[in-house]
Amino acid sequence: MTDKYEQIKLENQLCFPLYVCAKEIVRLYRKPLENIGLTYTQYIVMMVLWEKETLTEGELGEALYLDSGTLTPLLKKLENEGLIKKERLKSNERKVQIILSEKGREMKEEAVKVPDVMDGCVGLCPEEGAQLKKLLEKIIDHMRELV
Amino acid sequence: MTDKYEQIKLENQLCFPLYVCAKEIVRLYRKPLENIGLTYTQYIVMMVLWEKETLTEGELGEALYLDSGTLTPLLKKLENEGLIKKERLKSNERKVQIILSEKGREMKEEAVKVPDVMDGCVGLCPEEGAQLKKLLEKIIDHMRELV
DNA sequence: AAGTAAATAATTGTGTACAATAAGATTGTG
DNA sequence: CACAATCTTATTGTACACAATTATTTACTT
Repeated sequence: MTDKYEQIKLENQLCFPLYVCAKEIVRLYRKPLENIGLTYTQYIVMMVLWEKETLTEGELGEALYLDSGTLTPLLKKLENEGLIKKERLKSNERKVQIILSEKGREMKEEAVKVPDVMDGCVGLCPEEGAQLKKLLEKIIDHMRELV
Repeated sequence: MTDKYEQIKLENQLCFPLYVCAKEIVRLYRKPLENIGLTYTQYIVMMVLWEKETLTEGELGEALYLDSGTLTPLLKKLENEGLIKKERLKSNERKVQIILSEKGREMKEEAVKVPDVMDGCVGLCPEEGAQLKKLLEKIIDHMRELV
């Protein structure tokens, strides 16, 4: 029979490879993103803005699973860089509108090259990639229910 | 035809769900681990020690994909807690031997309960879990080649 | 044996992450 | 209207995570 310590062995954990994998991929993003002047977290913020142009800090946090403790200082940096603007919403002064600036929009042209550089570093075929993505999204959906 | 911005949309990224999934699962570990007095990173360090009893800081870093900048202060904390001991290796004074203490060994009895608490929060069936684990390990192996 | 290179851990600096709390605006209720 | 509850962002404190650098020890080379 299996001993009771079997499940706290590192090799039997699901979370550990998940943790390592995410960490190492984000680390590989570092160089190509450095070339355009972003960190990974800043990159995903910009990705949302390149698509939506504008949204509130709260909506951004919901989309990226980040709270104000992370977003507020990060958005301050992006604002200092001139990539975004922040404005209190006239209709509701509690909310802060995040707006893509012209400079931020221009950065999109540089950013389109990043996925090309990153392609291939994962080493999965498209089917495996799709499969992985589906499994991850299933976990995320399930965890969202737990709240 | 697909426009050139298609691949920098958040929803088409593989890294993003990976990043969110790892982050959120580690966050869910917080409470159960807090009960035994560990953070997630400290937990995986202890997991290695519960299995090996002793190894060098370098070997630990290799096993966990962590560098000295992360490990050195973390190990200092675990030492202050009395969970481990640190000793310069006699045969090679550059290396530091990390040794599980009696108190650290006792913690293992509490820790065996953690995976039970975490089970079910992922929401995948065993087959899907195994499949996911395999895909993640394939990526990790592939990235290791890149160095 | 001397001097250089390599290995190993520690330190420094920057940037997340998040829980807990605070501050300010808005909404709801008596 | 008063005022409590709620919403939203900002702040504080703790803990990673890693690149770059430093300090110390060991190995190598001549």
